[in-house]
Amino acid sequence: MILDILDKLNPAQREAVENTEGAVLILAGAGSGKTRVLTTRIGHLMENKGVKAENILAITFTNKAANEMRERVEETLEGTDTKEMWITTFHSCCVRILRKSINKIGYNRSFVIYDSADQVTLVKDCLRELNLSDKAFDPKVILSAISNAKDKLYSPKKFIQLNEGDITKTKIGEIYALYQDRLKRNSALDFDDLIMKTVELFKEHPEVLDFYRNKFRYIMVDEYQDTSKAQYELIKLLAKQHQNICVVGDDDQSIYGWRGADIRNILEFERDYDNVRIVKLEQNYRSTQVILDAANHVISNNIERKRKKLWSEQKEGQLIKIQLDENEIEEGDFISNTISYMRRYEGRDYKDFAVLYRANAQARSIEDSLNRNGIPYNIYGGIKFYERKEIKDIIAYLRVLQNPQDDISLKRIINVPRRGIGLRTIEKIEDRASLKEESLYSVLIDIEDNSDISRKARASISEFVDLMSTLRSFTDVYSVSQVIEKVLDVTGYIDELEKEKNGEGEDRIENLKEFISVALEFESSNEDKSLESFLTNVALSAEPSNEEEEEDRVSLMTIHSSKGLEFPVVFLAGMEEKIFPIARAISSMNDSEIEEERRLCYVGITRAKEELFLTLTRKRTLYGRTNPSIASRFIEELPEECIERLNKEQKELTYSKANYNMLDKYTKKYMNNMNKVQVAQKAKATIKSSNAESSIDDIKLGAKVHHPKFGLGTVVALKGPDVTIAFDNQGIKTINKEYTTLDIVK
DNA sequence: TGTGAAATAATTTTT
DNA sequence: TTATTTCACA
Repeated sequence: MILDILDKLNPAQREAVENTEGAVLILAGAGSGKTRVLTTRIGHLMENKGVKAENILAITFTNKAANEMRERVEETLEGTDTKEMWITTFHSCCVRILRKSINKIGYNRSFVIYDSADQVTLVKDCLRELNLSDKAFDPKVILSAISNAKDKLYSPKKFIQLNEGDITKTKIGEIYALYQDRLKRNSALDFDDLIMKTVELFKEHPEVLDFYRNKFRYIMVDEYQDTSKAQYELIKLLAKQHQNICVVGDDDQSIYGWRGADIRNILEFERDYDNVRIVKLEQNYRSTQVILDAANHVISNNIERKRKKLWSEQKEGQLIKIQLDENEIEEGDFISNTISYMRRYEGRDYKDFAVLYRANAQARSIEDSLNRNGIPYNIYGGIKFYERKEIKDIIAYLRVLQNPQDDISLKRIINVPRRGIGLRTIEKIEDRASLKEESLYSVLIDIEDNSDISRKARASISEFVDLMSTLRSFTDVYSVSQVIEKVLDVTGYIDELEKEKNGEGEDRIENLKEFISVALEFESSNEDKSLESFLTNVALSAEPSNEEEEEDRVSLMTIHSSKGLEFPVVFLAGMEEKIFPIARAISSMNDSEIEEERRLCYVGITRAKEELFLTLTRKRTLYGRTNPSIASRFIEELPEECIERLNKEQKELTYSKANYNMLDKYTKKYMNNMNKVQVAQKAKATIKSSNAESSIDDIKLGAKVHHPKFGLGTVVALKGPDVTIAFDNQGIKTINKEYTTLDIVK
């Protein structure tokens, strides 16, 4: 039956499927049937080429994509066993490898995985330890620097080396070093570590790499345009020998540059492997020709891309409609009314519609309108299930049970629910732990040695330790879901929530109940039912798998999260400069940011199968501020013959290409000056320059200054009214709201 | 230790 | 606008 399926493929698809040996790059345009190609390819490998399931590795980015692929492979192969096949995400693939061998590079095999909130806590701890204020060194900025470094496989040492002479970055490098050290001490890895440490393991232990090289004879990577340098390296290590590597992607749909995706991986694939065969999938099975023409035309404004042109055998289709409204409230009403009309008179269902926007904040006005008009909708994005406070608390309990070295989780729950272990006490425990280079938990166990902690606090701590060891004894006897129930019960967590009479407590209890059913579901569908396995599962998924989503509702989401989906009717809301493209991309000195916005626009347009509406407003209130709008440049980039303007006035808001360029220059200049002025004003409030020669403007990053008490130093950070100075002899200090006299040394 | 006012910052997001 | 975090004070 595989042959039947092969016959149904178009020539390009067939070429992609049948070229199983050597390196293949499949450039798969939006809606060109790439999942179908991948699944057929796997089927072809097994059925016609006699490749065994265990020799295949198929990597995707999301769990959803991985699950879908496995299902479709199973469908294609009609019952052939796919259990031994690794169809998985980068992260779970790495966890699986690391759980087996990470001890070889000095980590504990039962490591826990930290999410971004845990990372922030850990960075804050590191800053405290280094006596740096988190005002001068914004933990978020530090973390994104660390994450960037890890995506590029830079160790702390390498990072410091590369930034020699840059005093701020060197400092960040030191924080990075401590951060890595603390992760290790906590037996924890963050998401980026999962990839980086696997590469490290492969590089330092060739025997491990060899094992996987032999195992994974055929490698396929989906969404290749989203791979980071680290992921690229990982794949390259595995594929180097046999070179049976097939990557699928679309450079035009690369929209995750800001989180480490390196578009060069796909643009330069030919350089990395021998005799690369490139297959372009350009026939689109999703959208009408009008929509494809529009998408092609917009994306052709990008310079950095591989040429590709989508076409379709489908009919021309409806023109793209553009609607201008007075403000975002009327924009919402236009969308609501159009949906109601099309449902009433054109036989559409609610689920045929999607409203896409650039930023989540835009959803509110649309939601309000849908509510007013009684239109049912699902909104995607917002707080994730596993990010909820009560869920994180319970997970923290489970983590500590599984891995007592996890200080971050321990601190989270040591006083939750309140048991009289206050901040001061925790601080003392931490000091002692870092003095003895031990985990917090081991200090807790020997708490009686600690005479500087009050007897009352010590009693509470002993009680807590007893509680935890009781719970730990349960983990050997009970299943995960039962352990969770015990934790909720024994710690008094549920009691506490029940005391809260307001609705919030009830919601939380509901969520915890759902968490228990997640655990039950886990127990029934996994072979490894251990707590460790459950925690890994939870760490590697954002939402519990919810199968019940067939309701007839309109979908609301960001364009980012719409990638990979399709809808008969799509609204792209807020087609305005500074919204889409977003202000930061316009003011950025780097043109590539506008190109990424344009790719995002391309993704948005190509979600539509039949009809596409673009909406914009004359005035928009966002973040409490009302501003007059200018039509998005992406509207100007649409071919005139593809669009229908539902009102004429909007033309006035659309500029010519030259004018958009002028506007860009102006914006960039303005933003630049704004920053300067702000820094200067804020510095002025804090620091008086005693040197009449030097102006306030001189107090900027890298400026050499002299302080009457601390001597010579260099400005390493400016934030708000704080000026952080690295003194030559006194270490780093932040001068905060003091009226200090500083001399600027020229 | 807990509360409420005040300050502040606000793309995009999966793992 | 609003969600979050900080800070002063009881």
